[in-house]
Amino acid sequence: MRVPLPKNAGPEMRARSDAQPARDGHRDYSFAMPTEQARPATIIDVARRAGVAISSASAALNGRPGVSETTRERIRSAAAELGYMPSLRGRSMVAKRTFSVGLVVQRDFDVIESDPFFGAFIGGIEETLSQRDYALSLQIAQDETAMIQRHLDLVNSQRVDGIFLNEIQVHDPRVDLLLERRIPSVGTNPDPDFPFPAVRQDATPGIRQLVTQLAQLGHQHIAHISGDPRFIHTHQRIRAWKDAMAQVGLPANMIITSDFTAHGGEAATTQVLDLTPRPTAIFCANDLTAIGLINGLQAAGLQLPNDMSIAGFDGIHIGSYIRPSLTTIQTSPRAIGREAARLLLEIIDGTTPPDVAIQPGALLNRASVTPRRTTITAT
Amino acid sequence: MRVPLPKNAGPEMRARSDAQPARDGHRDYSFAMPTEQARPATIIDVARRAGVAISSASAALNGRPGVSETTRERIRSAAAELGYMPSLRGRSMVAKRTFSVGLVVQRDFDVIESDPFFGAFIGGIEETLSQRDYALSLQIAQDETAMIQRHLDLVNSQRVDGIFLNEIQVHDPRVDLLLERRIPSVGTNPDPDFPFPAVRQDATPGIRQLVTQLAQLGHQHIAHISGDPRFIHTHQRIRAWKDAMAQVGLPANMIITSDFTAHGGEAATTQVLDLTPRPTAIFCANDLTAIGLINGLQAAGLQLPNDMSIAGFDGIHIGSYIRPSLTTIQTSPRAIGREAARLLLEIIDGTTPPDVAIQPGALLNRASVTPRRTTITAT
DNA sequence: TTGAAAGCGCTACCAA
DNA sequence: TTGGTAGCGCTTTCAA
Repeated sequence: MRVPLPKNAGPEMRARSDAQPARDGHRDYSFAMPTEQARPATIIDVARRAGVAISSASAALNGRPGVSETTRERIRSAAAELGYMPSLRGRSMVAKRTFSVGLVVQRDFDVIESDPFFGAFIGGIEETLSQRDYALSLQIAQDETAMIQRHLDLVNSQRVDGIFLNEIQVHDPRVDLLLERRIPSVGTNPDPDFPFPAVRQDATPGIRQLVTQLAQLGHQHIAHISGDPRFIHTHQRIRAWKDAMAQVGLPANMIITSDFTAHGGEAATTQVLDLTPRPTAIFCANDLTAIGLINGLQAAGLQLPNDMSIAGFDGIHIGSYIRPSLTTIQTSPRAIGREAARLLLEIIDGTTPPDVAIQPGALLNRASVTPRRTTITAT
Repeated sequence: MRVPLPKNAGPEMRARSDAQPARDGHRDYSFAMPTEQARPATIIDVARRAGVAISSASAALNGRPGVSETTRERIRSAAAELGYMPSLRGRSMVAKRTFSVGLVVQRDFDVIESDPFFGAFIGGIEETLSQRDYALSLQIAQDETAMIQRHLDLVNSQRVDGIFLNEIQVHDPRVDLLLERRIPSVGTNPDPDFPFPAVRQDATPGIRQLVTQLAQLGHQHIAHISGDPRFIHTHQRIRAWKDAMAQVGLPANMIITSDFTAHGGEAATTQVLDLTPRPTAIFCANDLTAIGLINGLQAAGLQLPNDMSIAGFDGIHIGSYIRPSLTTIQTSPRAIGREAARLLLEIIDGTTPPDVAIQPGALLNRASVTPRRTTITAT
């Protein structure tokens, strides 16, 4: 896989980096310091240059009272000349904060590419954090064991001041851990009894809108392809679908379990075609599932949307580029991320902010949903 | 947008967080400490509990010599009983490291969702970092100004030990900055004269493969829709395309500038249709562009792939779910991320590792490329 | 208004 | 083999 280029290959071909033993989380710093960096100016340098005490420099630069305006100005210019900026390490030490928050995404490295929620959610988080000089520490875990371990490490080593709980599971082991350690945390779309502040975007209205419309279009057999039952939001969407079906007087008895991936949606094709009576419309738990299913159905020879109406959930960009373009429910991952970060920072600041509800996602009509074909009706 | 839920809304409705003034990067810590957390055990607690000196505890836990096996064991169990784990803050202070590395992605918050490189690249980075107790500090900048600022902040506040330079620009202002400050950095697919160690995946072989095949299929008018000219990899792909065209004896004179987005690809439709002679095949700078173009062409009434062959670059997952499924060149963002992180950690450790070349991406044939239609030939 | 000094948690050095 | 201590960069407290 890797082919070292000749370029820098010199006699210093490093010995296999055995400078870092440690199996138990402890490290050895006996190795040489990192490549000679230009030593950044410290507050001591500033104080010396301005001819004042360190404490005065600190007070002056932080806008604290107790420094005359003239000395403050002298200190300021000394700092400017030295290009001084306080070291986060020093601040962290005394503030007992790291000024960063953590997000652990549990996803297979190979699947993460195609996950659109991810990017927008993080974008929203950053939107808030960047205004507060906080940084996001992002971790990716392959499986559940690794995910718990990453949270443990995050908490134990005090690497972050707070944690985002996304894609919450039915009995989420992270919650107890964070609760017990009293780690500031915020959840997205959790159950009602969630112990931390949370940001929610209700799936119910959008799904009701969709199901109502499908019923109005003449569909009577509407199936649901659900997501991984491990997650809370899987059940939230199932429930919303069932409620909506009941509301329009249709039986909600056709449900197929999948896993939120395009591959899973494609794999569900056979089960969909085996359903009796064959549904004329399918509500998929997310857009990727819908995209996979559309592919599978087309490969099986169905003409979409005429032979079957398909709807997704999420409103990812790519949905408008497939054929038929995907009818879906538009969610707001960016807004969720933005608000979640805002709440988390408030919790870190010691307050207990109220939950936030994001405007529910609305139905986004495109081409994959059409009236039920009357020809098929005559079964 | 946000509707506070009644749930926790109590009298403590926080005053608008004015505890954090600061315009100039300095902070005020006079506010109350974060919500009472269970104070984590420190090494002092461990030493006291084991009845030894702090230095002995440190030596014992870090596997340093100079501690008898019995006391080492006593210290170990004391640490275990207390659930002790060294604080990253303390370690950072003395090690002069933060044990995290930085990546700043410049992307509009709204566009980031659909960027597939992003996720896989980060997945690869994490793959390496997680083995070394390093964390990734991810930042997102909306525009170039913000991106430079984030790098400056990262460097000045010493928030990270090293930085990834991705999507390198033609005259990338970050390079000088990082070079001057001697910040450990690693680049992905930079120019040959790039001053830091780099990971490269050559685009040339895949593009040559594609162009050769197109020529063999009878295509004589092959256009290229390029990416944002600001980026190095845009020019790398243009050059590879030109070289490949020359090699098969075709003129490389039809090039349309776009921006790597699906929207941009769609917008390029008119220009493509206006080209004379009309090309029978298009090589797009990336898959998203190709997907957008395919949509635009279909909307304009073309039958794909018969009326025009389209190829992309990247090999994103979703390419197999559009119609016609996308012929592309499969790149390896995850491997690039993995190797880039490996290099970066080596640089941080003080070595100067040789560049790494990833196996070039190969042509991935799907349905969007077909032989030139002879009917169209007779123009 | 200014300055000296303690202390955050840890590692490293040196003396006992 | 042990323990005491300096010091990383910063904020904060207390005296001058």
